Amino acid sequence: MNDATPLEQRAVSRSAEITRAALIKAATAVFAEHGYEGGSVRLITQRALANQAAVNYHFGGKEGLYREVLLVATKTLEQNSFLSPEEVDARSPEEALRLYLHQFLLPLVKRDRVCSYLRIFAWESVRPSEPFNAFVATSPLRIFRLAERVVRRFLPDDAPAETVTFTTLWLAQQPMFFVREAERLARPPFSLKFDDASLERLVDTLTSLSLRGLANI
Amino acid sequence: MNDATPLEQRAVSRSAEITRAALIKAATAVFAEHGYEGGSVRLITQRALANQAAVNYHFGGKEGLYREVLLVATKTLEQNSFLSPEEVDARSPEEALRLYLHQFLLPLVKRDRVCSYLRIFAWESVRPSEPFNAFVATSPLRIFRLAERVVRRFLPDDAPAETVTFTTLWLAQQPMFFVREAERLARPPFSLKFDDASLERLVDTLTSLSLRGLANI
DNA sequence: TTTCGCTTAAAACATCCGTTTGAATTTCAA
DNA sequence: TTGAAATTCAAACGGATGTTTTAAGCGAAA
Repeated sequence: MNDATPLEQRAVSRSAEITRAALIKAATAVFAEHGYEGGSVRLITQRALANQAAVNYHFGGKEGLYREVLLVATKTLEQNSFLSPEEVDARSPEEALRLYLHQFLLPLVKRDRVCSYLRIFAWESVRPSEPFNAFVATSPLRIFRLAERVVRRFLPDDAPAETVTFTTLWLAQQPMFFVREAERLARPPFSLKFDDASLERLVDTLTSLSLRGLANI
Repeated sequence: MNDATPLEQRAVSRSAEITRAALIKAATAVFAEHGYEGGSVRLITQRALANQAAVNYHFGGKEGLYREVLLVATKTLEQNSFLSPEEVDARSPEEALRLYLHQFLLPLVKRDRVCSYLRIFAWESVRPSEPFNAFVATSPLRIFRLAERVVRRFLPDDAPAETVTFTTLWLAQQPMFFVREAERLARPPFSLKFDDASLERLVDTLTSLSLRGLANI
């Protein structure tokens, strides 16, 4: 196994890298669709045009492959984010809030890998898998860190920690809901299809609601 | 099979009813814990102290049993609700909003069957199962109907349908998030344990946020 | 009491799962 | 070119799943 002997220099052939990459790509799609437990190695290797044993050979097993997917997912999400923690503090609270919502609602129209990554996290929010728990135990997810940063721009400095936590969670899950439920919302009775224009309207609505609430609509 | 011959009068012994009820009760717990696909017939029958074949005999299979659970769940949720659509219109918008949030955050402290039912719906919100889709295709879930009713108390009558939908979804999923994530939120780094007092504070916070938004905290 | 249909029971069925095996193949440095 | 390591492959393993089968147990009517 590759992972078991990282100390000595190993010759990694070109085709091996291709197989690894194909497995990760296929695993991302499969885990996004079926979750960790529901995503089978057979389906992954089938889509990657690879042998079943390749998962064990390259990643030490299904769990190792999933860890790799999570690693790529978080890294990509961090890089593709145009909203950094510093950016939050540099802008006005209103702008920061709007940018935050726009950032995490973007997958609604950009149906690419980023959407798959968020779908994996959506699965984990319902039934956290053991690999995922170990993964996020080290550092909290970016979306929560950013949400807390935005929230702190609004709350007074002496706000109770519990209030900060409630409010952060409240804000963090607002865009996650729409991304996770995108497929269901596209069907009746909601029938919400998102394009650039309707995304802007959704960002407007959520920004207004988060900012001034229902009473001031 | 019972379900296959509903027309003619059937003699149903006492133990048969007991087995049926035990299966539904056990299935509710198992499906709430593992979801539809992940909940196994063996585990259900084991907890119900019944034979595996009983599921096929009484319900025609796993899917039939799940349909029965969904039926009981929705009925119970309708009955145990102290907030009816008429109640929403009878109260002030602010009161209606607060009652709505309180209603659907109640499972945080009342860890009974109702909580299991909401957990099942939480599973379905990530990966809707075929039986569930067929089930809700007839009528939208109560929580959405109530949320829309509350939202309409705030929005002007000539508000665009899309805005109403956005706002309804925004409101509906706020309590669902906390109920679904209760177990995770109880662990670090959040460590939120809910009792009657903290539930009241959460209701207060969410009501305030939904009503007046972040800017007026 | 006998009989018949409803109900339960244990076992086996076919299929899927993640993983392991051991040989065949490919790769690359010597 | 050679040989050892890296990689792939088909097959099988042990276990879990939903379902079916076959037989036995049971209650009430004849």
